[in-house]
Amino acid sequence: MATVSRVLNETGYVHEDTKKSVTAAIEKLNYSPNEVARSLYKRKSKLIGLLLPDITNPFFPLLARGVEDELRLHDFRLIFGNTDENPEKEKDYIQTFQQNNVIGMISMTNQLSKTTYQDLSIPVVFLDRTSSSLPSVYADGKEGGRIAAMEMIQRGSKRITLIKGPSHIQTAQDRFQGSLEVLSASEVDFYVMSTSSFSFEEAEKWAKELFKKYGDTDGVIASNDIVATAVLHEALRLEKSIPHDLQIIGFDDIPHSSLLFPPLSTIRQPAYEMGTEAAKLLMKLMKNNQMKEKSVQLPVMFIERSTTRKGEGHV
Amino acid sequence: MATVSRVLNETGYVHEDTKKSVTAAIEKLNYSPNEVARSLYKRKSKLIGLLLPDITNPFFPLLARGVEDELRLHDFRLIFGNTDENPEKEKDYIQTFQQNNVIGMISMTNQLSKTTYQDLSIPVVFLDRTSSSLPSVYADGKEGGRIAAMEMIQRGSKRITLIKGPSHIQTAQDRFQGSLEVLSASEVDFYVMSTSSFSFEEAEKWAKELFKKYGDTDGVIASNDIVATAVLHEALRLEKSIPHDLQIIGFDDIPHSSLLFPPLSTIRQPAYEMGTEAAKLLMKLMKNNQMKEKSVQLPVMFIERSTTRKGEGHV
DNA sequence: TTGAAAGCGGTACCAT
DNA sequence: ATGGTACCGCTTTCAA
Repeated sequence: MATVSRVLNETGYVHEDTKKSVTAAIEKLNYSPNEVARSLYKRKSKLIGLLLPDITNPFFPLLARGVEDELRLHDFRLIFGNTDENPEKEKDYIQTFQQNNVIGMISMTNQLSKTTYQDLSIPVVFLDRTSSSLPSVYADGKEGGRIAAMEMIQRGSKRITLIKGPSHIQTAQDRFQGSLEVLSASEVDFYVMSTSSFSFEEAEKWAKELFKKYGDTDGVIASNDIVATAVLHEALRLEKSIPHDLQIIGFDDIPHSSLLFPPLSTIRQPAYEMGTEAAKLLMKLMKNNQMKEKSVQLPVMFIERSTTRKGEGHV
Repeated sequence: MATVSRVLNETGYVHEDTKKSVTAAIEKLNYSPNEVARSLYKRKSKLIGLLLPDITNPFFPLLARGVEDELRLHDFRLIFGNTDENPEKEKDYIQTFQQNNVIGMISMTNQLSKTTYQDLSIPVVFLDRTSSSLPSVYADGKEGGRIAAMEMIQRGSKRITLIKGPSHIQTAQDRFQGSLEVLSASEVDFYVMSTSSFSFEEAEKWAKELFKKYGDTDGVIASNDIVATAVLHEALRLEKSIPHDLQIIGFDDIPHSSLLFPPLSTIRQPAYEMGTEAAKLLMKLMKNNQMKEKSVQLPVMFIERSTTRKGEGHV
């Protein structure tokens, strides 16, 4: 038994012949080692916990896929849970993850008492969430906001509406700040509309309200692609010509956005890559827990599609 | 230790007083049992394997969510993997699932050698996949096909195009057969277009080809919502008036469909419910493996949105 | 009613 | 180079 273990793990001395016979036996019996027993003895498994708000929200599947693909390369497996931004669920999952000896976690939850994660003995990487003190992977939302505003201005909008996302979502605030910075320094008029969620239904109401209050706006910077979609809907319903009368820029570049008609111009977050980066960072942390806590920020980019006009000579 | 186990599992005799003190200690130490050790001893965990082709495909998240929510109620956790319809990945995942003592599996993979699942010692339920012999949960695709054709005819299309999905996807064939049945028995002209995948890019090509070959078609029954979206795009590009010149009906009712403009009429599969049903069926099988293998078929329904005309007096 | 002990399937140490 | 053995943390049986 000990010998089998040695050949399996390629550790210690094993005579070439016995090794062969063991390998043959393994083959014949179609044997594969019990990970649970391993995990029990070693006090760590090949399992990693993945927490996300809601897999049904189109922004998350790509992130999750990135995480999975990268971890799979190194034989890790994922246990996952939807938290619905509910701290109870979150704690609950974290607990069962630990009970199952996960050796690391990737969390995409937004608002959490640090305490929940503080006294964990395993490394955690936060995804799509800015944090100075904890390891995290996120896109440069502020720069994204700047780009959106610059593109909008450059492409000729003069009366811009800036939709400010939920205040408890840090990434939404970053985008907002970035856009605000550029808009403030520019010569255009602009109007800020505060919203409190990313849901499509809510967004539809705000969109109606927006055009009622500020009917001559000729450019909308939405807080994300779902909100942008709602704005686009309402604009189409009002028979505005897009992008002639009104330009719209979204945020995220969820798969849905390119399927709209007209296809949505947006600021892309490299979601898949964010997932793979989070996985890589986590694996580094697992190898070297002393590593000074490092975050990785990924660049965003403007995706020109059909809700913006052709630029008037790019910079 | 044995006593602790007894109070934890509420099994065997424990004096009321000791029980109290144990509970108190558990509370104080913030103790929670090691699931791995349990799993090793009992040879079964609280883990369930979930296999799906690609979480990035908008049809699957809702299914997965249904599965998770239902299983969570009974304290099961999910290990999941994307298979990309790749038999190697699939086998690989199944193996590691077993190594981790999962007590059941839910698989949404389409084409698989039964052999892969045949000699598994744990129950498996197939989701979104018709099977007479294995436990499975699926929507009534054939009826869906019939409904789509009936609605299309009833709402006045005379020259209908029926898009036939990939031949290796059973559910796609069911839909096709259903529509074909109704169309054949009707007085309308129709044209069948065979396609070999569900990808949007491919679908865009077919859509172009479709209108080139059969430009005066006034109704398209697409093989799913993604394909319908591509058709809609092309129609809009050709400046057809929807639904006046052309009606379109999709399949699935993925979240994206209601966000299109005009919103897509489609045949809804109750994805979330399919997920919960699969979970329920699996739990039944886990309790009673002798249960004669049972499948559950869920009804589909027509979702009237804006790519179909108002009915001319409903039946 | 409680605790001692064996065993789940591996790994790692130690003696041979 | 190999096998015996203790141990990982829990559950279950058995004896006290």
